Amino acid sequence: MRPLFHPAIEDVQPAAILHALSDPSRAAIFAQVTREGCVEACSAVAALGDRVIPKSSLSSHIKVLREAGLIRCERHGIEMRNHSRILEVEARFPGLLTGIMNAYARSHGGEGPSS
Amino acid sequence: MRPLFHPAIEDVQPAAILHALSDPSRAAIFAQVTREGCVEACSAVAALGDRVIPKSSLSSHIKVLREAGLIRCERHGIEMRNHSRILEVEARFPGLLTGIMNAYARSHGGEGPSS
DNA sequence: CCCATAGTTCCGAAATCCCGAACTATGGGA
DNA sequence: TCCCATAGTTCGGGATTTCGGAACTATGGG
Repeated sequence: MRPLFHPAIEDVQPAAILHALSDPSRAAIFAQVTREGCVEACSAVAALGDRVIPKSSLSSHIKVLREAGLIRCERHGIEMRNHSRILEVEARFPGLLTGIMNAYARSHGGEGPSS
Repeated sequence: MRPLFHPAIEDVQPAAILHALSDPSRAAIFAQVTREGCVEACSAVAALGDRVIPKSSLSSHIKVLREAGLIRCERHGIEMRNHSRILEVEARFPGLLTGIMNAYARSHGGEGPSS
């Protein structure tokens, strides 16, 4: 297993980031990796709770996030550790990720229909 | 032709916005509509210059932008006028669209390979 | 009434996405 | 060393989405 491909920060494309985060599951995975600093993939599934993501889908979601430049993945023994590249990406595209993650947070929390 | 559907601002979803703008052609159309305040669709094609977008594709791109809540479309006589909903969307999701449009601007301008 | 312009719809081909099943990689034990 | 369990990846093919040419509809002049 040669090390996984990760784009250099200057090769990261906004279109790829938007595509990656336009899927709510991927956005949730990225949010969790960013919050917790470093998670391995299977626990991410568990933590997403109600969403049940088959592991083959999870694997490809993580690949999309990695190839978009949003996370960095490395193997430690038997498990994969994923950590967020949010600082690098924010340095290159100021406000992009914070805007996106705030928008998702707002749409989850702040728009409950009456109740 | 009954008036076209436009989502209420509180129904606009971040995922739909990211999906809409993850396509560079659509992002370019939205940027132009936002810059110029109001453009009709065919001139948008012309202005995008090198990209040649067939008109059926253009029509569906505009539909995606409209249904995502990014533009408002109304018919004036024979032509369609599109205007940006950027102010509404920014009020609901602060920083989202500015972050995205800045990122695209930066990736177009600021990373020319040597030359 | 007919025509030209501006967009939309239709539909088949191409590209993507989704996910179960099979496979590979790694680290224990026994 | 061999075998097993765990963690992820790859494969395959059905479902969904996208693309774009051709035909169609809507509107406003002659």
